[in-house]
Amino acid sequence: MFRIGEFAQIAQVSTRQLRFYDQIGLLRPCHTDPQTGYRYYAIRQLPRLNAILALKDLGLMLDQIGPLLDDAISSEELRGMLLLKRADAEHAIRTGEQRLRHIESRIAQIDRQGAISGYDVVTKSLPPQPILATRHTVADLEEAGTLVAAAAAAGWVALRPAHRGNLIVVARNDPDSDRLDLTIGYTLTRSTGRTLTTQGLTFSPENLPAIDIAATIVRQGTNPESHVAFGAIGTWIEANGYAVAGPSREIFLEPVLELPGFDKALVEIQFPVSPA
Amino acid sequence: MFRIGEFAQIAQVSTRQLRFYDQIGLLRPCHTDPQTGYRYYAIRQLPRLNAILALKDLGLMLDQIGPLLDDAISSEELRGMLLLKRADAEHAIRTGEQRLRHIESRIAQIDRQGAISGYDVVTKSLPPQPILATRHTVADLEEAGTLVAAAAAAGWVALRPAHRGNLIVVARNDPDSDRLDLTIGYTLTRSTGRTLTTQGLTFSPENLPAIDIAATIVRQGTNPESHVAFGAIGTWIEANGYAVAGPSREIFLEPVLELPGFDKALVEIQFPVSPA
DNA sequence: TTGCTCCTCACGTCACGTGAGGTGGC
DNA sequence: TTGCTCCTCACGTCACGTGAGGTGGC
Repeated sequence: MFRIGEFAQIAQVSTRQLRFYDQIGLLRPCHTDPQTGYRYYAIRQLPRLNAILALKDLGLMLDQIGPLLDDAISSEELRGMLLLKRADAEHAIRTGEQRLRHIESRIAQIDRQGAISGYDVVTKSLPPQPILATRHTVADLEEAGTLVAAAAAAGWVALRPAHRGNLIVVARNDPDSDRLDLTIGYTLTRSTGRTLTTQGLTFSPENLPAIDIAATIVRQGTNPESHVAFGAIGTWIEANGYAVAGPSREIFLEPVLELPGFDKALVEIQFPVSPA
Repeated sequence: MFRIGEFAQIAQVSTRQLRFYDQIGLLRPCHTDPQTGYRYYAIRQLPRLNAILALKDLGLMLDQIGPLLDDAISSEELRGMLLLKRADAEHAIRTGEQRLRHIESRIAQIDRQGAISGYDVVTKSLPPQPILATRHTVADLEEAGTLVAAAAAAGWVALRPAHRGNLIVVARNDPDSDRLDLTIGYTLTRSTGRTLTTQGLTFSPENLPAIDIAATIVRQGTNPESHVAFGAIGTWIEANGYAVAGPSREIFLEPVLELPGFDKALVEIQFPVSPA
């Protein structure tokens, strides 16, 4: 018979741990002195403790281990539990690798810039989004700016405030030319099936698909600032082992009160991505 | 201005989380109605929330993130924190891979045997161990048994109980022959520098080195049982990506009262291992 | 008026670690 | 008698989740 300290030393666990296992009934000492409360363990209890430690190491929780050791669980059930645990473990590894890439890209960023970037990329999942929008191709960013301003203004007056959400711009690359393919419109708080023509622009309803993983960034301010933010998100996507998986979206979060003054607007850039 | 629910939806967090960040002062709502307690958030607070989420994702704790965002921390210090976090993340990945191998070897074991083995392998680290022992080579297991019984009995009577720990057998493979090289003796509770000869056997002091990682198993009972336990530990070592890194040890945990009746003894087998 | 949203407690999570304050055993 | 070990509370951990019980806003 060993006192708790000796037994703990043999098994390489803390005395607190043994007292805890006693308390929850997982490993009762062979004998407890009713006078002093001293716990006495037999060396024959070591296999049970080892079984507990081995199962704990597989990721099982203590309240699952008890029934398992007392044979209240078939090997078929144990197999099922282990398959779940395997999935958990695989997921944990993938999450850990992801986190490691995030950390390393941050370190590299500090080493490059000597400072902390003002931008923080966050991944989210996005639901399907109904919009009412007009689609055009433009030659360059200047033309794009003019078009966005015009479409934003036209939509702003033509759409009822109760239906109108945020200004949104979807940018597709046109593979056949070097022109930009832009879809400009407003998110809808209530779906509409109606096409609308105003100030020479035709707004059609469209349902943007859900995005499983979107890398997003919030930028604020002027257009020259914009491509810095795009650069930051692009670098992030590459450094973190993702690939772009669809057209990017820009959501103008703050209602733009003085059109076309986008200078103070807060814009969320969303890139659908998938693990490369 | 958004109420907490809307803001939570935009940022893909729970309202509880936003209330918690308010409570700990990490992200205070732009305005709180003193009458109702309603929290109102400005969309301009989204970048800060995103920064919080991004840093949390790197494994930083919330109380580290606050000072970081309020510029109370230099980029040099942040770099240091990230280097620590990188080490944590790498360690977590290795631990996770280790756990995955453990789980998979358990599943494979169930699939082979249809049941749960009575043996549980546990890894520990072992401190250096002073012993007093006699060393011989033997031809086969039968001769080994006879020698262990004789040496155990000789040591039992020759060593003072206050100094004598457990019976220990260290087995080395002799590469030049197929004979077994056995060191048989007792662990010492107090070091001794004395060599002792009794019943034709010479016991010399020796200090067994510490073992960083030992794969251990506790077996109970007869010698025929023994090689089942050896088989179990061998399979485990291979399945979990380890390699044997030294001679194995057997510690007879239960004082063997009736020599040479080892039948009821509890024995811990220890194999030093290293990641393969 | 009816839902819907918001509020503030306050307990629960998981497996112990870490004292505080006191006692048994050699 | 002096250390050493043991005992029982009881709080702390980390970032919220989950009700309970009650109220504001359209």
